[in-house]
Amino acid sequence: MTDHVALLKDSGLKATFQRINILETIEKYGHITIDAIYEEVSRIHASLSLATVYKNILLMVEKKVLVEVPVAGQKSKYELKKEDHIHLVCTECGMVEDKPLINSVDTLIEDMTKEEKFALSSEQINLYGVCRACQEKRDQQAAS
Amino acid sequence: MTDHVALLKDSGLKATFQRINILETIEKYGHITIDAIYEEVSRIHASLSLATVYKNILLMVEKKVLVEVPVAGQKSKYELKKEDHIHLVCTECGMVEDKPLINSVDTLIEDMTKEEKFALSSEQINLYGVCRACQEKRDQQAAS
DNA sequence: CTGGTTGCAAAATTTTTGCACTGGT
DNA sequence: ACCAGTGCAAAAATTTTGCAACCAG
Repeated sequence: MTDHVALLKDSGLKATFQRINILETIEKYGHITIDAIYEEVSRIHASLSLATVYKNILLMVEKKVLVEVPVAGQKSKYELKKEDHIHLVCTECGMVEDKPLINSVDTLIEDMTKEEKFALSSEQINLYGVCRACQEKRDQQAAS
Repeated sequence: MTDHVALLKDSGLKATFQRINILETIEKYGHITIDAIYEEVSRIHASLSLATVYKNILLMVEKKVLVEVPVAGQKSKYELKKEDHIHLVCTECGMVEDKPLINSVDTLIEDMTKEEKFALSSEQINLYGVCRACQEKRDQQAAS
């Protein structure tokens, strides 16, 4: 049993041919849009429906198997869930590359500009969580 | 002449009633989606066209007056261009809040979890720039 | 004046939905 | 065999486009 099959089963999802191939394609490319997944998987499974890809991506994001990577000026891409890392986004070709978060965020950003492998122009940092107001709303509901 | 009029003119754009009101709405809300801008500005200018909002947002992003803030699980929001900062995104209500980048990124993330005002669940860091391959492509074209 | 901008309507694109059929477990 | 999952086609939602009328500079 492959990793992907196990991953799906652990998340309470059936290991269908479509899902396994969607996961393999995402792993192969690292970050990929929904329509690109459709094109790629269609090659080996011509009857695949785009609606199936949509439904599965949504579901797998919900189940935390996948993570949506929203990118300014591009359609969202999807990646397998993994440890925290940084995305380098090329504003010319659209490429997204992972950069492991070995040291601190700040160190990485500095390194980036020094090494000059990547001509940095801007950064976007999003922290996701539950805001104070929504936490209080939760507590009230729990108490009632 | 208001700030917004100056901002538009400096960017080579005509200061139309529509554009000024779009900018005012964005400033008022901080971060807002295109359809929400349309709703808001329509109140004082009923004949506004949604297409005009789309065209202007696109144009103003291109002219670097606005910045697109892509958010996982939501439609992109737009903000006025300003100094670097972090976005706190509430996964319950969708709210986006700015957090100034006074110290380091790492310090801020730590503070966030300690203060517990915001229940952090995940982070997304995108660095935008030009990748090595695209830089070389540029250099070649410059040389020829 | 006049070229950039708007509003409208239509087109294109993207995403969602309902439902009969299929396939994993 | 059961029910989650698929594929299809249609609907809904979102974004883009072309063009005549308009208005800021």
